[in-house]
Amino acid sequence: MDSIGIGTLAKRAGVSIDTVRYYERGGLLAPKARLASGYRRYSELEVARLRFIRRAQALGFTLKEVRELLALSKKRDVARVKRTAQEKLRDVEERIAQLERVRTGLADLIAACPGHGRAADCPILKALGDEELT
Amino acid sequence: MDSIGIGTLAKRAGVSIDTVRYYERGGLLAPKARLASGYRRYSELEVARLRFIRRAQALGFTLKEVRELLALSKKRDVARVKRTAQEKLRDVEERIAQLERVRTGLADLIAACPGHGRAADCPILKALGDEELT
DNA sequence: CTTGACTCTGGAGCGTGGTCCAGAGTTTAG
DNA sequence: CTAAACTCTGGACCACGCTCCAGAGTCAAG
Repeated sequence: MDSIGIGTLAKRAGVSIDTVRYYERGGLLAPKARLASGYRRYSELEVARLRFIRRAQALGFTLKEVRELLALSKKRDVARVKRTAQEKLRDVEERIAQLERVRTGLADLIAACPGHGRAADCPILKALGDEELT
Repeated sequence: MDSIGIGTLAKRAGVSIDTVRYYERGGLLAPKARLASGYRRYSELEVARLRFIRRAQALGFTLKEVRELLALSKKRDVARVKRTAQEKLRDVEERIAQLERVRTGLADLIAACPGHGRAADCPILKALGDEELT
């Protein structure tokens, strides 16, 4: 048989068995078949699918979005897959821009702080106590 | 009286009353005083503090991190404040770097996707399904 | 056949960041 | 004074993405 059990699947995709079952409950990944005993059996296809899920997650997609992505890929709707990826890219870019504003704010405060002396002279404390650490 | 109730505070900071109490449970924001009835009273200082919490959150800080930032301002230890701010800066820079890797991965995939045709031709699905690019 | 590894189900628990509710008491405007 | 609006506490509940557990059954090697 070219089918594998849940433990092997999990190991090959680098996730836990519990995670595989969790994904199944969420409609993300169904076993190819079940033995009479109820044991799940998977093929290479499911290994690839599970890795897909993990990679998509690493790119910032939520499981809900991954579910949508998988549905789209079943329909072979390439245009919508691309659009979804573009939306995700915009999300990521926005998060980067926000974080860069934080970085600038923090760096400015650090540069202006003597690191000693009275608290009143510390621009970091001033920014926290007053308003505008953005 | 120059003090305000929880409802006014919440409204002025754009959060719900429940959120204010939630922050209080988490040690982020205590009322200036309580009436004999137990009603919380706040001053302008708390309004500013609550707004600070929201801004920091909007910029990607968790409540735990916000709590640390606020604790810093109480300590009035300028050297320590500066050092912690520097650590925070490194955190932020690390997060930016991670997100930039995600952005590059997504952008490359989108650029390579024709946006039409068969699913087999879509590099987004292919790259996620196969291996590499994370 | 025995033993140890594996798998099953259902449900609880975790951390984050809240939201919502009941039932009671308080404050305030008319 | 009355009624509306406000606030109190404590605890339940939500979504997310897992993780862990018990207790029972199954599989594969020797």
